[in-house]
Amino acid sequence: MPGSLSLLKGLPRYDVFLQEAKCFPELDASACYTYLQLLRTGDELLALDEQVLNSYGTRHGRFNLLMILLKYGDGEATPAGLADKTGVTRATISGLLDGLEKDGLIKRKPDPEDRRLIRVHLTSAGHAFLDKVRPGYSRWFSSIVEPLDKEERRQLVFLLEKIRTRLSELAGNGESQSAQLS
Amino acid sequence: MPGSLSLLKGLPRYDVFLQEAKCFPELDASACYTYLQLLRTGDELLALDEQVLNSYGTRHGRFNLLMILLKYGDGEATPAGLADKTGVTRATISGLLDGLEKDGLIKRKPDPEDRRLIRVHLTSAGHAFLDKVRPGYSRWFSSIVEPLDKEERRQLVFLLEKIRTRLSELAGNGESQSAQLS
DNA sequence: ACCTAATTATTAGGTTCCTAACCGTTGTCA
DNA sequence: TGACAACGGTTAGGAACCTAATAATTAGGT
Repeated sequence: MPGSLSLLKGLPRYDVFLQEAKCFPELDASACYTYLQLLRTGDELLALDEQVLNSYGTRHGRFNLLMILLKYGDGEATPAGLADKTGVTRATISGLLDGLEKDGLIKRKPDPEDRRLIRVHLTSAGHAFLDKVRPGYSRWFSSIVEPLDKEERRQLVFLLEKIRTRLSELAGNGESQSAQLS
Repeated sequence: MPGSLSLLKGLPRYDVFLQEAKCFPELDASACYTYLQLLRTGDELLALDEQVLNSYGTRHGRFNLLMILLKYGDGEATPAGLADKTGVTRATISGLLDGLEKDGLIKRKPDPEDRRLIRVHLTSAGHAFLDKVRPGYSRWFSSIVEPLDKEERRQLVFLLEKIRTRLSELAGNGESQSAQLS
């Protein structure tokens, strides 16, 4: 029932930043341009992906959660485990599970052995929902990379892998180094 | 005063999806893998970028807004114009301006000629804030693309441009085509 | 001139995320 | 055994986004 969609008006978002490259004379313009292109592509892709999911009446968070539940054996999943896998906090998982349970896609059951634990089950409605969404979702994302040939895809994955490696190097000490300014 | 930061725990978010490639036998696994790599890189980059901004006590939305205000001549910016440039709704701009004004970084003044309009000004505190943040922010994003040499950056920009072109082709009719499932 | 339509900014209400604080349960170790 | 830390899930409150509705102002058409 969330219904249709916004028309994705918001894409000139980074144009200003791209012009801005020359405002950072202290560094290589190609670095600035590349970074901004990366950020912008990521942002647009995420936005459109979210929109596709919206057209199926779901969202990123919920869809991720359902997909991850699919990988678990039935009744193995706990909220804390889901938080780890999805990368959101346990509090967020609580909220997502509330929504999913209200819609009948999942069910919470207490663990018989450890009374702190909750076991999360995908209902048959949940399975049916995923079966309904996945074909279209597959088609959507294959259409995104369709303009790239096999070699280009290989290159892109390689380059992104390099960036991601860098990202994870910086993840741990991100604040300590960025806090030193000027 | 929002203070330090979260420690960016949440990056294994897409591992499950990547394993999932073989669950979509109906399509090319390289398409699936490339798409997921793209989504994941974008997501991680956005998350880390947000975290860097957090370490300066600001956020994506607010920082973008301030940077865009910097490009405007003083007193040319209106909320509606800012909404266009940033890609968020006017309602969101209202909220962001509320926060920024409360912190003394911008100021709203009525337009003398058209009483519907509000003119948004960067205060001297706003300028000072940007001057404080920009050097570190530049250093941050140049460190991200640093592992790529000049030719690799050129390639990456080229490939991302292809993706973005595709994205904008699909943006208009996203829902009509994705709504047909199976 | 006047009624209507378009435009501006804002508010109201909803969603998804966060952090922080809470409470109950389990494990540990004197 | 009994205090107490650690852990699991939830709740409360806040931020950034959205859509839809609102109030005030300007522009257009006859």
